[in-house]
Amino acid sequence: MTASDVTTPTRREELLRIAAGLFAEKGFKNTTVRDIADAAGILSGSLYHHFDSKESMVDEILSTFQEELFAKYDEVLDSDVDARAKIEAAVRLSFEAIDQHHFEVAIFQNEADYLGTFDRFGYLADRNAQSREVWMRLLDEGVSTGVLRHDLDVELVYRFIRDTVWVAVRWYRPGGELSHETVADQYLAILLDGIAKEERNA
Amino acid sequence: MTASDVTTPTRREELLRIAAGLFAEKGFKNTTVRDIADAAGILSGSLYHHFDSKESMVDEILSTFQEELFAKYDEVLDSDVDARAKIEAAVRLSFEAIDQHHFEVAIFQNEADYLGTFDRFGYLADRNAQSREVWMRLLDEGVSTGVLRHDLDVELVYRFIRDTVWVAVRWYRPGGELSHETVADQYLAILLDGIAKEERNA
DNA sequence: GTCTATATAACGATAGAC
DNA sequence: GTCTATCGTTATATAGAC
Repeated sequence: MTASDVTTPTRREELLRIAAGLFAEKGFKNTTVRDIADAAGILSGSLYHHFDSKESMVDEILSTFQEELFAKYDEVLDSDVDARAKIEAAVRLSFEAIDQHHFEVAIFQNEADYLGTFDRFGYLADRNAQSREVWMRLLDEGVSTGVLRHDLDVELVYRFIRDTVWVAVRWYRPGGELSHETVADQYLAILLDGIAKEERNA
Repeated sequence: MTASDVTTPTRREELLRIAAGLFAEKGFKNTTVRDIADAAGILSGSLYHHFDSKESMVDEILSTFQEELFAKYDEVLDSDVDARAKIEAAVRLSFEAIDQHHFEVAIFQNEADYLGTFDRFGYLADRNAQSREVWMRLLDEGVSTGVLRHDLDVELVYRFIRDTVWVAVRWYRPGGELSHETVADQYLAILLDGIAKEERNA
């Protein structure tokens, strides 16, 4: 990797970025190779000089992103802080990803179920299982060390966290009024302490 | 409406149900009229005796469902209980809809953005605005009557509630181990009181 | 790296017989 | 209410020239 890899994207990377934007906005099935070519200012046939197929494009977009994301989760897991701090870090990390890899998160959220039915996208299910492992470990550690309530179904808590964090990609807009840090702060306030005013009667 | 309307669905209703299941499972764009016809045991051309187009099918599925759903929200709004009880009722109502109108909720969740770009589906955006009105009124009432915290961004609280409730359609399975009441209980426990053990330092 | 031109398949939808 | 037959369009993808 040279300096130009960071500053000047290759034509391949440019095209992938254009495709990612369209996949995120209109959906994979709903985006034609002609749409991508039009947006890139070339003809549809020319795309096949760079990629095998439309599937190859979304494959490269998603696999690259997931590799990067899970490396960061592993850092959180290995960090030397208590369970609550790790949970906060994992949540903040996710909202940061929604900000900085908006297209990729949107595509994953909207298309993972459909794409997962094909063999070549089997890694999506693997990554899903891996993500569940990360969160369940964090939550179990939180309950056993006494920083989290013990009267909740941990599996359901995991699903609620996962869903609420990632589905924010539907309305969060990078560069908009709300920063991803603000959203993470508010979400953690709700998740950890609730919205009710009364002290809980546990 | 006669008794047979309840016990024996018309052929039209049968076909709509089959289409709804496919739209929910594979997506609207990804479901072909041939898929629907195959599942119904007829040929694709025969479908056009019952419906104008594929769009008409999903239109009828969604508009019928939304009409029913919003009538129930209005009942909650008009009920004579405090804000917290109304919020709980609205949440329970939503999980009940995920249980009893699973296909319709799934289609709405997955396809509303795309379908909303067409004129004939303009009512989807209207219903979305209407839903926001319902929730914002409930949350504002909760804050002003002192049953909810006042240090949170109400708009964000609304988004988190909306997202987390409806996105559960992705994993909730009617007739499975978890009842929709159980899911609602757990979700309300998290939403209202949080998952942390410590008393909040507000 | 892009263009011209086109193969090939799948799609939504229609017309008229039964 | 369904079938037979098919139209017109759009989609992904390919081959070879430039």
